[in-house]
Amino acid sequence: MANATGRVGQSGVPELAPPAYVVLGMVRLGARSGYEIKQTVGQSIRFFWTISPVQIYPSLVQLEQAGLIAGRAEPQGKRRRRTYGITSAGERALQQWLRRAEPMPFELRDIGLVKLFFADALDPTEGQELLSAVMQRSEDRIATLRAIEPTAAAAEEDGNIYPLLTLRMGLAYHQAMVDVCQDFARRLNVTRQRG
Amino acid sequence: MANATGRVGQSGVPELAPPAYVVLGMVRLGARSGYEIKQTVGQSIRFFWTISPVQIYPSLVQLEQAGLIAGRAEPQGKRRRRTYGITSAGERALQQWLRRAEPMPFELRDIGLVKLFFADALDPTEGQELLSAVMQRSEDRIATLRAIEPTAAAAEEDGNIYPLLTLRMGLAYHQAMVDVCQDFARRLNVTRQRG
DNA sequence: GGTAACATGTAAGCGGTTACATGATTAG
DNA sequence: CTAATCATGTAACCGCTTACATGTTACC
Repeated sequence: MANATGRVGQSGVPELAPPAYVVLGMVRLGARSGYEIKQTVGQSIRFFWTISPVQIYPSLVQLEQAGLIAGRAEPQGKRRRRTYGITSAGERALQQWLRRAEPMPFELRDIGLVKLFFADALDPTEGQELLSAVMQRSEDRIATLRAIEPTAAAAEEDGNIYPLLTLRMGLAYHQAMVDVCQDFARRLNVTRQRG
Repeated sequence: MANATGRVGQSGVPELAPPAYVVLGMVRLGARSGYEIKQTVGQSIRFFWTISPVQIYPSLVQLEQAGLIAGRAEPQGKRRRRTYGITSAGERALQQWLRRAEPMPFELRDIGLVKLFFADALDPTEGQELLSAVMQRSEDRIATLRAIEPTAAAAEEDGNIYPLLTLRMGLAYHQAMVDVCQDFARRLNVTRQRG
């Protein structure tokens, strides 16, 4: 609500919506154009935050107008292209946002878990198939995350240690899911043998 | 897209949107009125799926028209109230949905992880504060989940074993987050002492 | 010479949330 | 007698996604 409405906070820093801060943060990490931001997001935060080109380009305009990033036309041949760098005001604005004590809700929207929650409506065998599907899903995600691990490790070499942390969190999350699934499947089998 | 548009699938079962199936599943688990569904959701799947009264009541109407639930007026005094029970057609429709092999995307939207991802923009101390905040958040969530564990355990006694599974997944998820945070914090301290 | 990738947008629609509205009943 | 809970909705809004549009450059 108090977002990107042209309002200005008490410190003189314009209030921006999360997408704008994401773009700002990505520019700081070295993503130069809107396109590069899109690519970088796809290799990093897309597992806990999504943003599409439709949000990126207006955000870049807004951030430049606010003086938080500085852009210049840098066409490659006849292909238009605008590149950006963060300003010192932008650094400060990003830091302020990061420091801001505000609720940080994690909103999970997982139809797989919903189905699993209702799985007692199925035959035991079918329930276990659903369990396998959910487990497989996490295993796939782990593979995807492992594939981008080198990128995060490279960022760490450059002094950005937190991208690797959030990646590890993703891995831990899905590993935990797999573990719980396996444990549950094992117990199901034991029960079946006894009963 | 192929959702609640009045269209009918090849098996004669009307295609419903996820919210309707959630309502259907909750009725099956014994939530009788729209209000009870809301309560039950708040005690169970709300950690990976949300649904508001605004979605629940129209879904109930739709499900009853489709013959998947049967409702009857059951006012308490002068307070109007409509209660529902699942029909055999409803059972079949729910099972079909659960069996349906369709993509099950887990969409996570976590501004906390986004902030943590960008935390290299902060001083080391401030970064660690952010880390603490994210960790605290998961610890709080663990406490909340523990509080509803008895409910899920009771459901298990009644033959519904999957609610407890999804609850354990939530616990495992957040415990994994806490573990990764603690490990990272420990390593940060080691680095600081050395450097 | 065609396909994939680079690069930046517009327009429409949808699912979902927020705010609001209404009224009855129970507990303190 | 007041607040919380029970119970069911309507109306407006909004962030985001999807589909579409457009042109360039690199690669096979």
